[in-house]
Amino acid sequence: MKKNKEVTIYDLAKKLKYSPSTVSRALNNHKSISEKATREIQATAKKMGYRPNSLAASLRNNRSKTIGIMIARINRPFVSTLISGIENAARKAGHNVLISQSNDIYENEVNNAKALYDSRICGLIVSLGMETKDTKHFQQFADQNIPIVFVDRAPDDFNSYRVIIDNYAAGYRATQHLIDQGCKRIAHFAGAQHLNVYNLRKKGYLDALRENNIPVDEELIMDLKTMSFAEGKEATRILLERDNPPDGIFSSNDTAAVSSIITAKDKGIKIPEELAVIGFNDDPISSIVDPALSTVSHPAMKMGEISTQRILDHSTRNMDADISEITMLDTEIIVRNSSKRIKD
Amino acid sequence: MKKNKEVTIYDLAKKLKYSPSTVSRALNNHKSISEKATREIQATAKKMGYRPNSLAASLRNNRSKTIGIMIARINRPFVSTLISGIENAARKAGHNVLISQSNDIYENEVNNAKALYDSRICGLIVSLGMETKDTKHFQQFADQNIPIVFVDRAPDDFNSYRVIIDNYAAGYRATQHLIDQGCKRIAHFAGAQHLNVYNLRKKGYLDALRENNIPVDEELIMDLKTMSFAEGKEATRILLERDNPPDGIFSSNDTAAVSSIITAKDKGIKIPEELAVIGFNDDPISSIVDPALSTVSHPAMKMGEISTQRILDHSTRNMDADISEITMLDTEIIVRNSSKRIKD
DNA sequence: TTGTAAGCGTTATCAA
DNA sequence: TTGATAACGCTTACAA
Repeated sequence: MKKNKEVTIYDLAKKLKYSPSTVSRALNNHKSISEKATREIQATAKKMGYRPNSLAASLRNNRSKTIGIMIARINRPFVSTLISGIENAARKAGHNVLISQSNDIYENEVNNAKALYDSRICGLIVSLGMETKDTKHFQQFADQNIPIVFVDRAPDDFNSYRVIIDNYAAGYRATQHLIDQGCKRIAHFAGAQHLNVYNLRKKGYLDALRENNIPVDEELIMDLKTMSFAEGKEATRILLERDNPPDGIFSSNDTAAVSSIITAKDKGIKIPEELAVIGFNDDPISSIVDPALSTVSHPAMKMGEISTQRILDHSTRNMDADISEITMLDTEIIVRNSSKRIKD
Repeated sequence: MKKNKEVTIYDLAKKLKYSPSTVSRALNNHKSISEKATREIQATAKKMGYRPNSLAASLRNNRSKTIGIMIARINRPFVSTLISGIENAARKAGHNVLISQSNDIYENEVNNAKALYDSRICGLIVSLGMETKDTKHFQQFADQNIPIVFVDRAPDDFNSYRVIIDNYAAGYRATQHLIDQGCKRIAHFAGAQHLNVYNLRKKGYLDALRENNIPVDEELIMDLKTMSFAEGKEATRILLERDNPPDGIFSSNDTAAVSSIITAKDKGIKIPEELAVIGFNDDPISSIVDPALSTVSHPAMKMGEISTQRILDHSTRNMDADISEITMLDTEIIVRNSSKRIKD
């Protein structure tokens, strides 16, 4: 088991007859070091295969260049795009990214928070799991002035950065869109109501109905626990078997929306003529289903980039971690054939 | 900017009148420490809010508990599921996961390798980018006996662990399936041929044709650089405008396959009667497109878990890093309506 | 501009 | 069973 001993700044110092501090400074392009020494040291470092040990630097500086991510599941289109945005921005700034997923289990979320804390991350980006109802496990970061950015699924009882979309407005506009297409009985697939994202979309839906003088029919509001394909199918089945079925569905995610399109088509219902459907997220499946699903697009990549930026800025500006700063991004209603009754 | 000073083992030691070494051992459940001391120390640690600093431990041990991942893009269904599998297995073993993406740019891949090396990861899991044609940037890990696992897109000129599928067999069987459905002129969407995954699928395709005495028509082999939706569309258009169009397509990924279904349907071609299509990966879109796409399923989650296991085992068994060990996983042909001519 | 020395929080070795 | 001490590789006052 060969293993070449690693080159350290001490090795460089000995070789070049400089002190370790000079070597360290030269490697970090410190201005006090002569150009000649800097060149010489950097050249030798390269030649000898020196590689900085960021563990050591982080320990010494009491500050790592590592951003931690906590999400429920990595393999969801929105989430993986979000992570992609975070990673791109972090990498560009010379930071690393540690990921952790809870698989929607609260206990995992708590343990992951511990593990990331122990890794002395310099900032945390979180999108809450379905099960998360309290936030005490995030306090440890705030206590050490480690900035926390809640993205998308954010709590509102915790001071921190928030990068979110206007879920209320999006829900309102999605519903209004269906109304504009002539829908009179609009059903809603509502997600877990303790999560703001779902709760606000529902509020937007309700207000849009009210302001258009459409009576709210509680029977049309389907509470889906996980918004899965199977749940969407079941909800659609129930709705369509009613005496007075809906003529439109606003689903809080695309998975359930696509499921409803497929289920309804199967039962011979015409989309969008008899049932207009709009989803949420603009997942890849939404442009593949036939007819293509209208949806609300989430700027996932951008949300990731902005979240990273909040963390980087926080460190630079030396802010206090119990700041509360909300960044609200625009969503866009994407109209496709699943809801286009009025052709242009 | 309040910031509670963090509690260290020295603080615990002072408080309890033990030495730091005893505290350290107690926290690690070292057997030489009395039960009483261990209990007492762990209780006080909890009470005082002690949190281990894994940077310090890693530095001291010259060995971190962090697995690095290098992939091209996170937001692809196969990749994000792979990462999910890696993360689950790593977390269970008390390891962290650092991610890096190259966005299919070779230079980024090289820089990411450097960054992960500098973080002193204990193992590396890699799926190569489209542009990667050499592997010298991985040598630094082997030199330090840091195990490398190539997953899916693996080079064959580098000794390491490999967790792959039998692309040749999968290509062969996918093609055979189309032949079994009565296809006589089968086109192939081939990806970048310097990558084994695509190269072997094509070989399987060619051999299946030959062994069924079907002449290979070079005109039916479409070289797609990135296997994107747009490329799939264009390739389909070209094929269908030929005097002698294909009656089947084996696409090396689902994106291009789905694209071909949509494009062909648009031109009034009946799927699967006039054109049977099979893809590769079993991405979510493949079960949503109408007719649903037959495909070859990749055990992505499992590949991630196994890759992590290779790294963990390597450390435990104290192996030499220039080992060459291949794990080949089974794929499954999933027959859906896009190729089902013979109904059961 | 460069060097000395201390220290970041652990853990392993050796000794008691 | 416990303690003293050095070391992991780096950075930064402070001194020269």
